[in-house]
Amino acid sequence: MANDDSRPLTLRDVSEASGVSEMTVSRVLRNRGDVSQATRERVLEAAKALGYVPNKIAGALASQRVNLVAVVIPSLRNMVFPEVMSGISSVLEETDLQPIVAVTDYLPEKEERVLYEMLSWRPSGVIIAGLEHTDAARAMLKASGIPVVEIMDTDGIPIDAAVGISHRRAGREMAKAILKQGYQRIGFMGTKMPLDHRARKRFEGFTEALAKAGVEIADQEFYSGGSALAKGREMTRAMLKRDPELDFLYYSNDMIAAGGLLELLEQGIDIPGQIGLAGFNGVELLDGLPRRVATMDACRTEVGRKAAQIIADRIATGTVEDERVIELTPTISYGDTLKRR
Amino acid sequence: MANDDSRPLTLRDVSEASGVSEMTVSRVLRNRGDVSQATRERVLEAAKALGYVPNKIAGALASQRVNLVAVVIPSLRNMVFPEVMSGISSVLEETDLQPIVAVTDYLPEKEERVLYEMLSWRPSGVIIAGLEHTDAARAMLKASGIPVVEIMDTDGIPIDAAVGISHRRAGREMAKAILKQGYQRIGFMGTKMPLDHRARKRFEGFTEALAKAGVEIADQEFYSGGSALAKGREMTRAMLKRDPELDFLYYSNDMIAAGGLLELLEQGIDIPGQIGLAGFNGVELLDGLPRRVATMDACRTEVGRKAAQIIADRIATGTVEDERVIELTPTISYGDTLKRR
DNA sequence: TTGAAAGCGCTAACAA
DNA sequence: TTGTTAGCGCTTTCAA
Repeated sequence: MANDDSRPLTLRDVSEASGVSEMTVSRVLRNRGDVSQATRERVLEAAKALGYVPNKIAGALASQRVNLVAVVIPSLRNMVFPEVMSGISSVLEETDLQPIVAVTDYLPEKEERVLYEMLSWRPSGVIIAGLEHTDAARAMLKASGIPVVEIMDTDGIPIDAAVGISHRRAGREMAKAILKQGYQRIGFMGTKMPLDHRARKRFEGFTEALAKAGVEIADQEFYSGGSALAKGREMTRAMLKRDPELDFLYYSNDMIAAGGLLELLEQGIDIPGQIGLAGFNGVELLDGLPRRVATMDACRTEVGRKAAQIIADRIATGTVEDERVIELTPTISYGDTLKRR
Repeated sequence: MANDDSRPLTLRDVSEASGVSEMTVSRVLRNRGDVSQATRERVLEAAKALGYVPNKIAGALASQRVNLVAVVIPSLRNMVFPEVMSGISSVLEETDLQPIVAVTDYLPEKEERVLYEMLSWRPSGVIIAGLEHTDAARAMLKASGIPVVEIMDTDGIPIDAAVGISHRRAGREMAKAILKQGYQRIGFMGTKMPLDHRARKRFEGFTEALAKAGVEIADQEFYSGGSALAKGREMTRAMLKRDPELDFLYYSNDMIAAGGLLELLEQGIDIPGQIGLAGFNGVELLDGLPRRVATMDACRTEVGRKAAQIIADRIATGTVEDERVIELTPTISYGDTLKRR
């Protein structure tokens, strides 16, 4: 199986073992060009017997084509991103493209660094979360000459193309829905991260729509770190203690909303009569809770799918699509916690 | 910024722009060898002005070294794996190695396929979940000649090295702890996946330890798909209906255990007096629940860290460590749901 | 401290 | 249908 000196096997080894030229071996292994059935079988047999694994490094250099799509996201621990990845993978699996993931931890400098690393592998396309990047990162992406799809957000100008939702609009819509149900004294809880632009935009849209109706956030609190569920409980308890008159709580994500729900239920508070609740994301988790929390779907899998499709199409056709920005429309699930009292 | 024909920039472009040989430019960009301060600055300036991004494909081919570590895991949607990734990243970030992830969806054939893809990039090491692989996959890994660390499980013979816990032992320990607290009529709920070998081994260890004490599982149920939390609720409700005399419920993961907890609380059942509960994994999520569910930590971050450390050390020193198998010892958290009644 | 030459393992392009 | 030649963009090695 192994060769004498344990040097990795090359095309040449297969060529010698099968008595066929390197070029023909290469053709067989890539299913390219016309190769006779007999030759093909001889080559395949030899390759398998030797345990040959092609060297894509060399192949990519020679062909000037790399079947990799770089995916740059803030984190894997927020379930949102694995779901986006699912969408991306499901589309790319139909092609010969492969996603490679890098994580930025919500740090712009780290984003710049990992982007540089990824681009130095000369991928065929980039899918990157958000519209906010350092100047250097934007410059790199522009100069790369490959398709770049910014995902999850459409509030801004994309470098090349974008797929996502408008978080500002999402915040506004939720505010309108809450007001429409008659809630008036509204508290907000969310992550502290100043670099989570999408959460920030939702918050901005939310307060903006409230302001338009003459309503102001009654109380707000931000957290960082720890178990989101536990934080949701804690913050909710603290906020209700500060202001027992609150009649609605809006959370920047479903996990802390779930924590808030458990806290309110434990306190025996009437939901949604006395207090209403809403989160954001539409996570599957919520299905198992005692009440279905009101939320808004961020269309995560769909975003991944559409982004991957753009890249795949561009590479396949060599042309650029008309619509550079695809804004998906999230819908509100009212669940059991956002209802006329 | 961009060059005439939008061909990607090469070392040669930087060489011409700075008036220094390609070789010296290369040295500067890699911080290698002795280069005068003046030359270094000229080169760096030219590279930055042009927006040059090195081509790792060419670099890797020339140097025969690829700073990639392939990580092959079943899924990203099970929070266990992102946590393992965190451990891996935290160690590799201290080196010049970079993880690249591939997902198998618990399918052996897909594992084989993605492994082949990864190995064709000639990574410097492989971290792969589990000890069960197809023959072809094992052969590839053996023939690759690079360090291979199998993670999450130590019940079996590794190809090269392994870091994880013994799931059989984990199952046994939990069974012993439950029996010791006086519980006797025990139900089990878990995933249906026949390919989740670790869950299977825990179950086997669990029933084995019960048998030794003359106890048999009173009821069991397996699920697949859907929200784990919701499934936990449903299965728990169904099982209690079938056998209201059950005094303990053991779940194969914390998510369904949490669902079970919520169901029991809603039914007003005394926990742990009437019924005790335990899950597996020690997920952060549990912190926010009304009761802390008994569980067992799978040492996920630590597993990732240790595995990455093995790879990094092998590459740095060129030697192989003595201990090929590192078995970590999970500890039981009794929480509020596993206590003498 | 710098440069020139020779390849890394493969594939594009052309020839037979 | 198969083979030959000439690189891909870098780094290694050796010479200056």
